[in-house]
Amino acid sequence: MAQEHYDHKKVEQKWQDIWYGSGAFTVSAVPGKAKAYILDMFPYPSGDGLHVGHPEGYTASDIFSRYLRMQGKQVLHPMGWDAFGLPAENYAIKTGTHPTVTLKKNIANFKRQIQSLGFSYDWSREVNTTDPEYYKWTQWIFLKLFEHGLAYEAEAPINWCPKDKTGLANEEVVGGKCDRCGTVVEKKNIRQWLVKITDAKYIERLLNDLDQLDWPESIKQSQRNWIGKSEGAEVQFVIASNPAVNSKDKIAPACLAQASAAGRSSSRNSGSPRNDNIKVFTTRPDTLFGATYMVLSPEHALVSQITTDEQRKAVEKYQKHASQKSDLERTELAKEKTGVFTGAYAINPVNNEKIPVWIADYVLVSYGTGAIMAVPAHDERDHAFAKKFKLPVKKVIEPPKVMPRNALEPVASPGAWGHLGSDIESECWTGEGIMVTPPAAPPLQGGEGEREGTYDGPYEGLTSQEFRKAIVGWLEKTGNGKAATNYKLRDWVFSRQRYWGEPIPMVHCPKDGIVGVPEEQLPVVLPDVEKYEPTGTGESPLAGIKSWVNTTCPKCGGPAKRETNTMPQWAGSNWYFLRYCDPHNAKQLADPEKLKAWLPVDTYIGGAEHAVLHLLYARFIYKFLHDIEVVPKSLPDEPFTKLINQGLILAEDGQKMSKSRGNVITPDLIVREYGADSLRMFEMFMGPLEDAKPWSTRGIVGVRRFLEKVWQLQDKVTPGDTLHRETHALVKHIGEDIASFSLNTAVSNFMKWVNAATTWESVSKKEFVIFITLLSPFAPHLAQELWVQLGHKDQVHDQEWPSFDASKVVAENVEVVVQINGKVRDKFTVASGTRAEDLQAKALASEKIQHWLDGKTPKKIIVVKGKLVSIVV
RNA sequence: GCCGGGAUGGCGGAACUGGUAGACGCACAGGACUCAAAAUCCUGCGACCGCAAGGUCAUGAGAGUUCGAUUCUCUCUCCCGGCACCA
Repeated sequence: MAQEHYDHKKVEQKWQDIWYGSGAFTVSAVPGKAKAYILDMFPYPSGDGLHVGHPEGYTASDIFSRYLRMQGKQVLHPMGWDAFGLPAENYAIKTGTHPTVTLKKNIANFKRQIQSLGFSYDWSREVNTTDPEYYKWTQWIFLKLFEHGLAYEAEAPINWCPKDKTGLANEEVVGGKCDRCGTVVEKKNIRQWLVKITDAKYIERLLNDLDQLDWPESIKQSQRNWIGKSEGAEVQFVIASNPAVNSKDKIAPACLAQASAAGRSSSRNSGSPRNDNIKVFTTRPDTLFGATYMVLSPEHALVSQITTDEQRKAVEKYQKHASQKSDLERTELAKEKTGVFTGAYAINPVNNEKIPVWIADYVLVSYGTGAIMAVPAHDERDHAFAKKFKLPVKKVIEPPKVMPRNALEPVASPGAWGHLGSDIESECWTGEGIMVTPPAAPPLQGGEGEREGTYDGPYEGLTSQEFRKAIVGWLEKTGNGKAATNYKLRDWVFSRQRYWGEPIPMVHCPKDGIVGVPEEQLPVVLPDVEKYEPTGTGESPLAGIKSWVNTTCPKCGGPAKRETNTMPQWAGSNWYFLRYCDPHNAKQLADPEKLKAWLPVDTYIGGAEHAVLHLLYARFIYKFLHDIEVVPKSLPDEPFTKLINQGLILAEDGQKMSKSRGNVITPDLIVREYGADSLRMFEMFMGPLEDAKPWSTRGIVGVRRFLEKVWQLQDKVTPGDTLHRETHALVKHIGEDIASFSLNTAVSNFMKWVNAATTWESVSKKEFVIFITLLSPFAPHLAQELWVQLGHKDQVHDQEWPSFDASKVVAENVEVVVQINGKVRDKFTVASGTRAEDLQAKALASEKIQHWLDGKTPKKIIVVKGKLVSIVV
């Protein structure tokens, strides 16, 4: 049966028709059978279709899924569509085409492309986030969050993209610009829905549980950064002055309470609760004695209350100016510090020192308490500010000694500190060190009990770490402060003023306030609109549909209005992996028994761009659903046990593939020219899965040649069941490579075997069958075709994974090298079991070695069995 | 600035727990087949010296540990990713 060239087009089409026509990869949980859940991040079905980057992760997960099935596991390996979001909506605005129409087309195209690669997805479980039967449960989750106090409405300054005319989550703002369109983001005060991801019940778990996950360190680190935990103390500074008091007056502590009280009653916030002190958050309470001024953020609630009349004009001007700056201007562009004195003073509780209170936009209202104590000697930002406004700098920590160059030379005297920080006027030491006495504080004048209540515990000579503990203890004991923790993570802005998203299932009733839509009325279906344009007023296009907006209150039956904001794209994607377990359930999000059968996701493969967005939200929502026992308690508290990020496939020029650069490679083209199996194998062969690597259309011919050689190998197959050593070794290596996702070396190992096999007299049918079986996860079409050519009627992907004889893997002979002083001087081949003594004897008997030894006696001889003899002279 | 990850031929990359650096593939060069081309096959392919045998150097740079270092330790340079006026 002399073989023609391998016709990939014919063969691939034939098997795909059979597989997808018969539902070859559908699974249903069989009790008692070991399971694996292998998940790909589902794509957004864009109009451009797949590019070669998509199949990289999909191929890896497909190989792994097929391998596990052949190992006897039942494998859940689903695919679906994350179809809400801006591109389809923007296209609708441009063309008037309803997003569902566009998406239907896009999804059909994506599915065709994905199926053209022969992936073993269970298509009976396909989900689509824009299907009302799906988003019914996205809305249901929102109602549950609301019921548990984790979703709330607030008038909040949010990131607003003026081009997309929508609010954005912090995570969607990159470098002060809109993640989607690059427009500089503005601050806008709009009524918003927020989800309380910072809730005490979750934030520490989101942080700590990362430790147990088998995820790339970089992703875990990104999430830790984003959560941004810092530990320190909250300290209260009493306001020493108010608009009614001349700021130059020195006020005795005894008078303070009265003075503040007077200030408060005369303030405009007379109705608000008592508030006559400034709370600050600091990670360095050990520097409290070095505080020489304070800074409030311009938006801080106390500013108008404490500002003196002389300063009021300047302060208000500064506030107005600051409010007009975008975040970008406030941070990256603003290198120079700005600020204004309020005229007020505050008392440092540790030493009763009176220090001025400023406002400056380098202090953010959204972090900590929106106010800081400034320690210019030990904080670079405070230092820059103090320099500019000529505020005093007070050193309280001496940097540690700088190690002498020669470690043996002792530091001569205690005074021999390193030069760092010795000139505190120009330098600033932010590290740890030894506490030193600060310059004497200007004593507060006044009655008896002077300096009463100031810190008088151990101080000088302590390390800053020791003192930090001591001072926090003192703050707590005296009620001047307490240990505190702060996080950078903000609550999750969960509303978008756009059309193409899940309607938030809430009703605004004049009598009852905010009322959730009852569960039995879900889904709240997204109505058709005439115009998709955002209104730009902060309301979504849905607000224009009176017949939809006007509804009745589920509580009192009176007239009420629907919430017109929609959910962000992350809403549908943060729980889709649960739905795959039970995708057609009309009664519940998913049957708990089915969740138990499949969860957790054992291996999750996708791009690193979702490091903090999708992956943090999904963890949070999963933990919530786990807490309220929608996800059974017996399951772990984390949804994705192992995470793998496939690296970016760059264009041939080493740059990112993009339409605008015109360097995009589409899988369609490659599949047509070289076949799906070639594309699959080549993408695995290019390099480690996690690494970024440039595409090479030239390079793909290597794997195409390999497949052709495999095809031609049929001619060599003879009946019989003898296995070459290489075949045993191949079974071992391929199994190890797949298990460790080292798929590039797996392809190399296949190639090596074929190179060897072409030199053999013949290939036994048994070993060719083994080879085809091993190859089938990588090149399923070719493998299946060869499988039937060999006389089988069934499917190679249903076969058992081959086993091997470990004793047959080792080569009979090994090459041993002889080194003299670490340099290879001779080599010889011996039987692999040769004893160490014999190796040594053989090495010393070598003429070459004797020549190199040149009569010298070896000082030492090291023998590694089967490897080398190392001689030291 | 802080955190994380990297750096190996012309290119993509390989190297088990410290043991022959460059597997496998691409590109390239020479040869075979052919009227010719494609395809295919064979040979070579880190650098330097040498006709060769062989030798010397070589895994971003510099040190250290070791009989032996791409692998372990320290210092530095550069590249990629994340965070960043977060107190």
